[in-house]
Amino acid sequence: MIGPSVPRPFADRHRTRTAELPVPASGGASSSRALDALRAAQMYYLQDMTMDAIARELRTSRSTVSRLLSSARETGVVQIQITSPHERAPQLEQQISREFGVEAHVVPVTETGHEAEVLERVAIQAARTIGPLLGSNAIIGVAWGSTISAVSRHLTRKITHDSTVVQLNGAGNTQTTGITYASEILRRFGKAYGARVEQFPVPAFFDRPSTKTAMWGERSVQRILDLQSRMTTAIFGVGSVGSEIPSHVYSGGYLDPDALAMLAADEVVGDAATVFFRADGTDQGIAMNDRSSGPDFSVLRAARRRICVVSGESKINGLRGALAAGLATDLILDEVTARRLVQVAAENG
Amino acid sequence: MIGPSVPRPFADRHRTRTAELPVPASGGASSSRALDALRAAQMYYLQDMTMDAIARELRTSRSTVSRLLSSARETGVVQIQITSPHERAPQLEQQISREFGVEAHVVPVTETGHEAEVLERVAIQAARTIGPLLGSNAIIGVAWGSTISAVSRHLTRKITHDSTVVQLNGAGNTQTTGITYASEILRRFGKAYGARVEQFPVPAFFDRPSTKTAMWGERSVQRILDLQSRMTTAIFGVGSVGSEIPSHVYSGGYLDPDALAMLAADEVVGDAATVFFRADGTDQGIAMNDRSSGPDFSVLRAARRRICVVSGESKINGLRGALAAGLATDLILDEVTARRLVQVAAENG
DNA sequence: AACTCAATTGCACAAATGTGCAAAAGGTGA
DNA sequence: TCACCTTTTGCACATTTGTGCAATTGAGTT
Repeated sequence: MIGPSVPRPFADRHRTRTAELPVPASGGASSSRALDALRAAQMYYLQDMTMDAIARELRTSRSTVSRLLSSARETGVVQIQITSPHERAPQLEQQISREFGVEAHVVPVTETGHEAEVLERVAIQAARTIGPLLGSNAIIGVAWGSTISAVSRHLTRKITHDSTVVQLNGAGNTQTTGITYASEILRRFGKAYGARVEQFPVPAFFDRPSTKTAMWGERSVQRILDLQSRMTTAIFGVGSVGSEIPSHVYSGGYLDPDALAMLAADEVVGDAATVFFRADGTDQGIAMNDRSSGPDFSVLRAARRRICVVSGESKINGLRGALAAGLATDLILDEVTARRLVQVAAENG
Repeated sequence: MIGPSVPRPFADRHRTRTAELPVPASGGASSSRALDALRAAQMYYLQDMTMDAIARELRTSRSTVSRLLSSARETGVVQIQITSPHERAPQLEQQISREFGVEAHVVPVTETGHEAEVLERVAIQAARTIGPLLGSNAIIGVAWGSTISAVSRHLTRKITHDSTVVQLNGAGNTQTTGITYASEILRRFGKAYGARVEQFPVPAFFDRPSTKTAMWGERSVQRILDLQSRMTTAIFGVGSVGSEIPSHVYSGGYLDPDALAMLAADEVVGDAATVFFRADGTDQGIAMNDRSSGPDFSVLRAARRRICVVSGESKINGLRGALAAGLATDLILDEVTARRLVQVAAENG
């Protein structure tokens, strides 16, 4: 066939997973395989060469080149972004950006997909969208939750330097320390971005505000709170009262009936990073927040980049509350929820 | 087959070319096809879906999806970068960066390739490497030449806003105005980056310095000189006396034998943007420079990002002179020339 | 409404890529 | 040096993608 090149892949058929990069033994010299992967990626993606041609030049087989390229994709050597200028973005994205003051990324999904499938598609696209938004020397606050857990399973590597991933909200509850679940999420983020991980091993909620106050006075906790206050990027989902796939906050041993009753009394519609808010975005006077391990919204808003990931129409009330609270700078959501958001805003405007 | 995805392409087998983006008719609403291309790109590159699955969801055929993705690649919707952290870069890149104080990008080539083939590979990889280095609101100075001409033929789109491409050096000579050749190069850069183009329709060299001084006093020329002085990025090749593929400067009606004799007398080894320098990088007292239309090196050095593209060992003397003159911040060169550069430096150091 | 021309689309085949599996190679310990 | 285990590699087949060409569709003109 006449012509210079063939389709270039980003992901192989198996899930892209964060791979362990071979660390150079000394002085920055990379391993032979990592160099081959870099070289193959340059020839394939930048020079439009076929794998056959690359194989001949590297004196190996075509399938080895295919594996080198897979490795290059998994280890972050290949970075792919899908961009379009704002004025050519879908109307939906422009409208959400304009009306809510966020950078909207609308994820294509099927109209008829059920929520688990929608979550998977949002998670994988969000994982790929977040990477390019990060830089080096970043302090990345991550709020564990079901959406962010799904995202963490799809992260591809983005090589950063001197970055820190810090846990925003405690995970302990009356049945488990929660450390395994949350720390796995944090570990994946740390690994993907080559960042140091700072966990926050406290309960999601304290039984008494005075216990929280006492813990917050402990120097070990103050160290984490200090990091949180200096974070440059926050990554979080939204919990929503009434959601079909309940966030961990409303299920699984976190809140007893009394606590749920208090939330209802305070007209809570959702939470971000374990901190509750009302439909109008206010959080003052919500008693449960005095017991919550999550950051004050003022701390969250201090982060320059605040990435909110939302999947499923059932999160609409929580999402609207989070937007009203001004918690996000970037919003990644499925298009059915995006349409619903715009529609509900039109009805209420 | 069980598994989520297949290889995702960057370039189809035909050369990637800068396509005419359909301009929205009014108010930012994009065309249906452009939206489909964006959607297909998100599903393919970010969600690991196959073209078959995308075709079913978009209710079209697989080959249409293939073409939508080709279009997305050509129009800059898909941006691919090959990165590696400095400490994992090839030794050669690290060494050049360290010894010459530039960000080196070494292009893999075959040892035995002849210069035309090497140029093609350098050009296509350079074209793909330059795009991500540019931002919006940029003033991009471009010096026409054979290397930059080759690069311009491979540029992929990078959508920027309010950018300007300005021509750095005149192209007229005693046989032709040179406008067609240089303007085609500038046009391609302008089109690729969505930038306004400012041409510089003056001769490459004036017969007398006084003519240059007179022209430089003209307001129409001052407008271009002002742009050049404010450029944020410069893109240029290097001419080298003795090169096997001569730059246009040394051939084709630009310099008569007297001029060439003057260059030899001044121990000139090469030029950048039509301005000559010696082996040690100095350019003072080179008489031909008084007649040259190219910018003072102080103007060039004022640009924050200065991208130098070099292909072929025969350019080594010009390259060394340009490095000694501190003209580049980023250097893109083939690996045979890179090895030679390091070797010659070791011999002389 | 009809005609013409250009653009788009889908089919069928060619080309390119992914991967299971067995063989080969490399590393480690005795 | 040998044995064993792990990792890497290449073959063969499966899967996915690219594209020439003819058909279809859309736009513009008469």
